[in-house]
Amino acid sequence: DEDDLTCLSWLHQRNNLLPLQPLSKTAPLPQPGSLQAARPAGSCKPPYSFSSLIFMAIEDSPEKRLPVKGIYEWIVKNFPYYRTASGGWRNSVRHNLSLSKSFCRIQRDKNKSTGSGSLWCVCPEYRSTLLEVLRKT
DNA sequence: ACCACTATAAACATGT
DNA sequence: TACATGTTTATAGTGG
Repeated sequence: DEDDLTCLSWLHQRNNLLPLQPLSKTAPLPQPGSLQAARPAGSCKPPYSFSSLIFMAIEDSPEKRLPVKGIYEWIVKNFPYYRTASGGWRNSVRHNLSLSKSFCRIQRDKNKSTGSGSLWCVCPEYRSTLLEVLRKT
């Protein structure tokens, strides 16, 4: 569907822009003469919910499905904040996958035997909702 | 005040 | 056995 292509390219644009704009939440004022005016890119938590992060990860995958490990890797790669963040967020990702109606688990086929766990995908009936949430973020 | 959503932690089970 | 993956319950914050 061409709708898919539109959404994907749109996602990639966001991915390129957002890590550079942490969205001043606590608004740390750059003190004149302060040595800490500029913070590292990954020091601020991204404004996306775990649902959105998972959604983006899956949408960005070629086959629209990822194992848990793949979701971890996408998040770390696109949002360096999670590279150094303590591991609790992985728990939250799994928690969200299990609890959210937006995602569904599918058994891994006879593909590669190296498969660890299942693959996760976006339930089609919730895809538009997730897109809408993302658009407003 | 209530409710939906979110984040976080943790107990627990199951699989590799 | 250790670790990854899932499921579930509990608790707290936020915002409509």
